[in-house]
Amino acid sequence: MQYWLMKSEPDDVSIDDLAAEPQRAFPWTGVRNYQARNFMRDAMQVGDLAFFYHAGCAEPGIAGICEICSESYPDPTQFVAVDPYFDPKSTRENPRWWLRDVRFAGRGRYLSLGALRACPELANMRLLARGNRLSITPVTIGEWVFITRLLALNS
DNA sequence: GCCAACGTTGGC
DNA sequence: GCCAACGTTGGC
Repeated sequence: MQYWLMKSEPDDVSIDDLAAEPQRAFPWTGVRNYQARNFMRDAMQVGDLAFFYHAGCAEPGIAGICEICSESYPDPTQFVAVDPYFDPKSTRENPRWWLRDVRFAGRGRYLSLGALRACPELANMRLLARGNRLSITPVTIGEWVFITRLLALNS
């Protein structure tokens, strides 16, 4: 069991979208970074939990929790010529980009980036590291427990 | 919209 | 394998 943090732009997919259809598996499309891809393709396991982070919005922060609910498979958007995530160098025989499905797993208080930065317990969190842009990052068990308490969730 | 930081590309 | 140029991320 491992823990993760996954960034999404809420204008694209938000925690509200997941919560509205809690049984639905949402494919995590659009990751075009090799490190993040490797986390999804190789490191994640079905049943892992992730903080669902809202990025690129007025108040970025942790909005809830989702569960990894599929094995990895090729991101279909890489093959679609009109898709913004189209990758002409990828082929169906040898896909570059892999993803997993996630589904809603809970939510609590909204924890803004500022609130997270204010916690000395999270000083070493990957999300908060200077210059971090990675859209998927591992979360330590200590960080997970601390933050879920802040969310006022049991998980 | 700005810009710092980072990742990728491609010439050499 | 180096590195300059370029593109992207994402907070502000």
